[in-house]
This record gives sequence, C-alpha cells and structure tokens, in this order.
Amino acid sequence: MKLTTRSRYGTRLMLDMAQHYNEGPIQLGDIAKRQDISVKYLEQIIIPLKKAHYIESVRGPKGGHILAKAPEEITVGEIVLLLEDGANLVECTGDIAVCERANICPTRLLWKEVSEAMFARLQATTLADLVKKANTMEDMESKT
Amino acid sequence: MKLTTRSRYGTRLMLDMAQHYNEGPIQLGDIAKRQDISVKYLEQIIIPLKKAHYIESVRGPKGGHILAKAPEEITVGEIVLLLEDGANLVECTGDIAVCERANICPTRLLWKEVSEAMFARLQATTLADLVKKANTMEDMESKT
DNA sequence: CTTTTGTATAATGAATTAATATATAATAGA
DNA sequence: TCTATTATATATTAATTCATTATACAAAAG
Repeated sequence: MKLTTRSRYGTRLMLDMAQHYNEGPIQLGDIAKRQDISVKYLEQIIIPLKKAHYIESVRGPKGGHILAKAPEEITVGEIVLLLEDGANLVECTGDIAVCERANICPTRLLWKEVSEAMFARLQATTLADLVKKANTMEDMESKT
Repeated sequence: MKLTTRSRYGTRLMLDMAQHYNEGPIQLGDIAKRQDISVKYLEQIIIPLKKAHYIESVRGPKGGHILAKAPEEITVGEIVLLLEDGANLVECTGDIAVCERANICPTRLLWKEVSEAMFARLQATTLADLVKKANTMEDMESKT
C-alpha cells in the first residue's frame, strides 16, 4: 500500500520544474542531480506527463522541458493519478468486472470511499503550494 | 499503491467472523468457502490478528476462532494497520531516518497528510458497520 | 557536422506478493 | 486410548510488480 517511486519521483520532478518556472527549458540532467534520481529513470517517468500535456519538450543543445501550465494549475492529485495506475486503492473500485462479488461486497464500497478521501487531499495541493512550502522549510533549515 | 490481498482478505475474514459473532468458534475452512479464499492463505493472515488479540482460537474438533471484541469495537483501520506495514503511504513518513532529504522535503509532509486522511476514514468504520452494510446490500440484491 | 539533448523500446535484476507444502500439536468424541 | 479434526509453525515456490539500466535513434544548436 505504498506509493511507488514513479509517483513520488514524478512529483519531485514536477516540483523541481515548478521551482524553475519561467527559466526556459530545464534539462533532465540538472533535475537528476538536484533530486538525486537517475536520468534514465526520469526519462521513463516523464513520458506520461508529456503525453498528458503537463510538459513540453525541446530537443537538442540548450533543450529541455517546460511546464505547459502554471504551478498553481497543476495538482499533485493529477500527477499521482497519472503515474500510479489510477487513484484507486483496489482494482474492483474502478472496474466492477474484475470481481464477481463486487455487487454484494461491502468492503469494496469502503475501499472506494477511502480512495476518494486520499485523492481529495492530493487534489487540494498544487505545485505552487509545494514550492511555497519548500521555501519556508529552507528558511527554517538555514536558521539552525 | 494498491492495498495488498493481506489486508483485503484479512478484512473479509474479520467481517465474516463478525457476521457469525456469538455463534461459537468459526472454522477457517468455513470462512474459506464463504469468502472463496484458500485456507492456507487465511492461516497466514490470521496470525497477526491473533497476536494482536483480536481473535482467540480453539484447537481440535469443533474448534475454530472467535472475535475477542465486539464488532462495534474493531475498526477496519486497526486491521489494515496490522496487515499492511503500517498505515503510511511512504516509508519516510513513519521513519525520518530512511531519507536524508526528509527535513527539507515538502512532498514528505504531503504524503503524511494524505496517509492520515486515508487512515482517518478507515478508523471511522467498524466491523459492525460493515455487517449492517452487507445486510442492506443483500436485501437490495434479492429484490432484483 | 559534431555535440548535446530528448525519444523509444527493450532487457534485467531485485523485491515483494501471493500462495502452497510439510510437519507438528492439541482436543473432542467414539 | 485411538482417531479424526482443527489449529500452529515454518519453509518453499511461483508469479508479479517495481525499479533501474542499456541500446539505438532523432532533432537541433553552433
């Protein structure tokens, strides 16, 4: 029941880009260094984010990636939804066909409600919120 | 980010026992048939539930298992907490030592809040609630 | 035209999950 | 006491998913 590295790294990837919003194309090599994640793995993770048009990319020297929307307009919920396989804690919540007990199973309804509670909290946080939080945390850190 | 079969089957195991509360020892063989889960696997899953004193067991013929508390007093949160490895969506939420970025990582705080939202919903449901829900669902089903 | 960056697909290794197998222990009831 | 029945404990295996790396190709700046 743990989040995979895909959605966690993906969120940090997007946060890093939000922290450099309006600075032109950001290269995966730089993000990899700052976030301490392998470039190769980031290349994997960025694919669905590009397909879903959260990111636009430029090839060649001085190339890189740019957020296609403002950090205020991208929620962590959207990112997790994309990088985890949906925001459901169980299969049968999304697709009733996977379990023949589905229509008499009270636990299924509970798992669904729990998934929704989880997702609601994720949707309530934007990349801009995370950037702001990161700034205050760095201030706290530097004062010690 | 899916719940494992351990916690899902474990919850159904406990629900099944709640549905037969005060009927004496319930045998795993019977639960296995009703829930369509292998006896061998249930034997694995029941161990932590016994260790945590949610269940008491009787050996020999006519033996079986009995809920040690009333269904009203057992929450699904407790069961999931026991059968998943804690109720955290990430490792670093519980143990700060697993990641050296922990104290400057804004995503960690978010994952923590999301975990808490999830767990709160699980804690709000007791086995008695599930039994009641199961009854109304069966009524609905029989009327079609 | 060479270097730098991204893109696409495949392959691999490790870890976890899910489930089964085997052997032992306790006890009700004949 | 014996036998069938149920639980307990430990080990093993199979399958799947997760995480990561490798290889080959494409585009564009200078």
